[in-house]
Amino acid sequence: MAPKRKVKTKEVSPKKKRTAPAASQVFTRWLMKSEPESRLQNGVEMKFSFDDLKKEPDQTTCWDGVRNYQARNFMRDQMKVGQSAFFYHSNCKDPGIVGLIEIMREGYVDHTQFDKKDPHFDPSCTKDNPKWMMVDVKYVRKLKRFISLKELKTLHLEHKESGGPLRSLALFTRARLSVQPLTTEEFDFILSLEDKDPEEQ
DNA sequence: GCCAACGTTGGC
DNA sequence: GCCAACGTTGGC
Repeated sequence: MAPKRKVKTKEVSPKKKRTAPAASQVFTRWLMKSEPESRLQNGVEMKFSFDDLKKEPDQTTCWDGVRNYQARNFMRDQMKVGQSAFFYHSNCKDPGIVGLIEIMREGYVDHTQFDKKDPHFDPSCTKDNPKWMMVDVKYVRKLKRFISLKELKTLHLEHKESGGPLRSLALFTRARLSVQPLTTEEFDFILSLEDKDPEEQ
């Protein structure tokens, strides 16, 4: 008698719950990049400066167009209403931190993924199976002075030697992330720079 | 699951 | 406008 072939009863494991991976560290402060200078993308003009945010109704906007999983996960899993973020100008003549914003609404579906005319249209997404999320943010205030990427870079390099607060700032360790997490130590230190003369550093 | 090819980001 | 760094894709 032929040995009974053991029918592989594939363990019908309950569908893996799509839970957020246990975050190794919980962040409550953020840096969000936006391009303040005009640029064409798929024939659509892209530009959103800190002043543009100030001009929005209620000085609030949805942060659409993020198409990076890490950044999406931060918005989906960790950003909470009331948290603070820096508004950073990227891909421009003068990159750096210009102001403060506040999270006004937690992660929800980014509608631009379904919009064929949007430069961030993603044909792999359906309404039943959206991929991308966004949050709402509100203008809080300009910093007392502009804190340039250059200044932050200098401090980062110093702090790598000394073990200072900006030793592992995401702006340099994960440079391409458009939504970056900051520790409160990093956030508070950067914020304290606005009261200092940049020449004295 | 590796990794080459490719695309994008963003400083310079 | 260049290009290094790095994230994504897809063949194998």
